[in-house]
Amino acid sequence: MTHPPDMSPRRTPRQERSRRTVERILAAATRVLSERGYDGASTNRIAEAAGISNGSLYQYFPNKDAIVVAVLDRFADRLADRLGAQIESTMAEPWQVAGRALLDAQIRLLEEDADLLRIIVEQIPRLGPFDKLAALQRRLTDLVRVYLLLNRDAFREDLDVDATLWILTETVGQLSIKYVLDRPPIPRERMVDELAALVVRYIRA
Amino acid sequence: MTHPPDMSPRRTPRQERSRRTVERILAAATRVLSERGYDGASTNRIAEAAGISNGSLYQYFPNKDAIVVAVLDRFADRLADRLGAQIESTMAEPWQVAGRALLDAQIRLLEEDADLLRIIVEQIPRLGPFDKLAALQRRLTDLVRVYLLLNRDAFREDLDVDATLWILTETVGQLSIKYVLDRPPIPRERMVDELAALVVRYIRA
Amino acid sequence: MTHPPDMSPRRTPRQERSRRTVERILAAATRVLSERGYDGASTNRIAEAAGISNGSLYQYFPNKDAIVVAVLDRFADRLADRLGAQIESTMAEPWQVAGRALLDAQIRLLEEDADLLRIIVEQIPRLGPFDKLAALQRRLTDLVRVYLLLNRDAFREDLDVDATLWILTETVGQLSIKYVLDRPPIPRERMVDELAALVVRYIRA
Amino acid sequence: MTHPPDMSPRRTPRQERSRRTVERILAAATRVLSERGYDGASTNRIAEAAGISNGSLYQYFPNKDAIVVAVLDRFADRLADRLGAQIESTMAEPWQVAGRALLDAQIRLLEEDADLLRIIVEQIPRLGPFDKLAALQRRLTDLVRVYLLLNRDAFREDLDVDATLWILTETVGQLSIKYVLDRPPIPRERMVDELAALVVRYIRA
DNA sequence: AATGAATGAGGTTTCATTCAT
DNA sequence: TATGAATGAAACCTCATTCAT
Repeated sequence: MTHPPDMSPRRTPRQERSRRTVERILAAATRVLSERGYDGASTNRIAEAAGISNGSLYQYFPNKDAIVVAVLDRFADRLADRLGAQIESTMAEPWQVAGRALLDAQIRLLEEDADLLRIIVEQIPRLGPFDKLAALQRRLTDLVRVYLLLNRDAFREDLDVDATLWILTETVGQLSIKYVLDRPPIPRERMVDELAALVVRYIRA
Repeated sequence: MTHPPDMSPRRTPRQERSRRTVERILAAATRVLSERGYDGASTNRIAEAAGISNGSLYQYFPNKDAIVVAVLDRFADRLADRLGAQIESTMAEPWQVAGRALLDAQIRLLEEDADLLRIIVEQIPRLGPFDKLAALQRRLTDLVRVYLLLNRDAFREDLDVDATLWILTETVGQLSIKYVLDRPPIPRERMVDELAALVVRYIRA
Repeated sequence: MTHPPDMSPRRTPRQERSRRTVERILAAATRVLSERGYDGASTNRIAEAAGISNGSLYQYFPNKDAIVVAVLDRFADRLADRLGAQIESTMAEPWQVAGRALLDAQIRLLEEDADLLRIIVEQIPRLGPFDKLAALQRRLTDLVRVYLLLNRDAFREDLDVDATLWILTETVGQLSIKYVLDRPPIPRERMVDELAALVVRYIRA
Repeated sequence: MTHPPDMSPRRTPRQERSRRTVERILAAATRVLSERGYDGASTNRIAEAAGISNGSLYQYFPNKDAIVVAVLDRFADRLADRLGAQIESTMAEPWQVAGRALLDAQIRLLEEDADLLRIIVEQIPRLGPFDKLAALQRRLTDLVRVYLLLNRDAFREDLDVDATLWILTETVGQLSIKYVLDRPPIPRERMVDELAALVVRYIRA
């Protein structure tokens, strides 16, 4: 029975210099991961790409997977921030408009980091639950839940809310990712329309 | 430009003993893969699990990936065979019935090999395209295409057939897999109903 | 068409410690090669003989053959340096004297590294052409060529210069090596005399 | 302290069938050695080339090196037989003529098996003394010794017979081999002439 | 704090040889 | 006697991690 390996950064960077070094490590790790995949991202290569010695990595992270987890967290944070901004900026619109905008934004954002996304989806061995991304998913789910409840009478009355929520979020999430990674010959405009149709037709009365 | 490494079995077993050994290797590899993932499935561990010596693996497979590919092929073949049988047995029914039965069968089959499925989904893309599973996907897609074309007047007239097909097959495929792997608190009956609703409502007029 | 594997040292040692380690690796490799031959010189044995870990070898050399090549290069460099010094120091003498001194020096030098020489002669051609030694051979050939041309009238007039050069250098080279490796019951003084006689009588008018 | 490994054929082939099998093994081993080198000549490949199962090799030879030794012996025997025939057929001629013919024959014979010769010289780790070839060398040496003694007055009187013999045989042997393997741009006729000149000038008064 | 040398377990693969049939 | 399946030691090499400076 072994302890689960420590995945938290080893020291909280207080000083400015340290924080910059952590930043460089994460940026380098992101680059190396995107370009060479999980197996190709050796600690030595990450250190080299970050312009520091391999030994120094271990000043900031207890082991390799902690670095990867930090990269994933950064990715999730960025996504959450930007989707959050999007939500805020269209919250006032009618829900069809807001939803469509959100779909569009999500796909655009994923496209920006398609290389890293591919590695995350295809190569990263599951390193325990991917907390930050799960949190984002929950946040979006809650948002949809609110819409569902607020507009209850616009929808099928036999709706099992939890089942529907799971199906909706997974459908939208998985399809967005697949779309970005597989690049089927469907223009993004059309894709967003279809996704919206899929969702709306599924839940409306 | 180098030859891609040989992935085909090294020797077609003639003797009964050989056939049994190959069986044991594949069974052991399936077990080890399911339990420890791709990286944890070292040739040593597979040999040990199969109760044979390390060197014997290489009597039958040219390298580790060839073993993994054989395991996947077996999985895909099994799936294709049983889905094929399912299709045949309900082809005569109305398409709503046949479709629902197919969804139900697919989820049941995936559930049977959930552990291996998890590895396939989460770790195997590193091996490049997984031909047999892609072929199965194409086969199912073709089936749906025929239904769409035969029943054109029952559906929305603005349907972009190719886009719709891509979305439908990916939705059903990804959601079935996610359902089996994440085990959300939705009974299978309900899940099948919802999936059917999702699909039918998306395409009908 | 694949790249030839990299044979150059992996890291130019900066620190004193590194330099010492490389020295120890090369010394150990020389020893192991001399005693156990190419096939017997496993990387593990070399590392053990050097008193370092297996992995450390690969900090400095990309693969086993690079180590062997480095050993050979060192041998050839040493030989070239010392023969060069010999040449310089007797260049002023009449050519018979200088030639005899060169022969004598060459045999002495080979005798010093007889064990390694045996491995080079008997097992190393597998590594492909041994550049540094070939360069030394060319250098000596050029030297002889100059003597031949300068003293043309002292020699047979039907001399085919290129054929003669090939025969002379190979004769002297092969016989010196054979003498050192087989240790026939001929004193070195005598051997040098006979070699000189062989050469002189062959080319003189 | 281990016994030197057994190098003699395991059973003396009495029956015709066995003898034929041994022949096939040796022919196959010669071919594989010539084409793929010592390291590439695995027992499996030799067995396959001989059209028998790998296990059967060990009915006839105790280990791999015994096979290689047998190949070398066959090569030496063949060379001895044919040089012997050459000697017999020109024994009656004056020695200059006979000697030249012998040189010519030797180079021709080596050229016929140049591929195998290259492997022997460059790759075969020394498997104990190469008895048969040594015997051939001794035989030729004896021949030359007789000539030297019989024609004593035609030669330098300060001749150290043993030293001279060693030098002569090695010179001729090594140069012939080098000539065949390196293919310098010297026609064989010329080469034979030069070799003869080298020898004759060396020993004559 | 930083460096980079050193470690050593573990990975995949080969192949001479043995053994059950 | 012949087969070919099975063996297992040993080869080369990588890389996350530790340690001396």
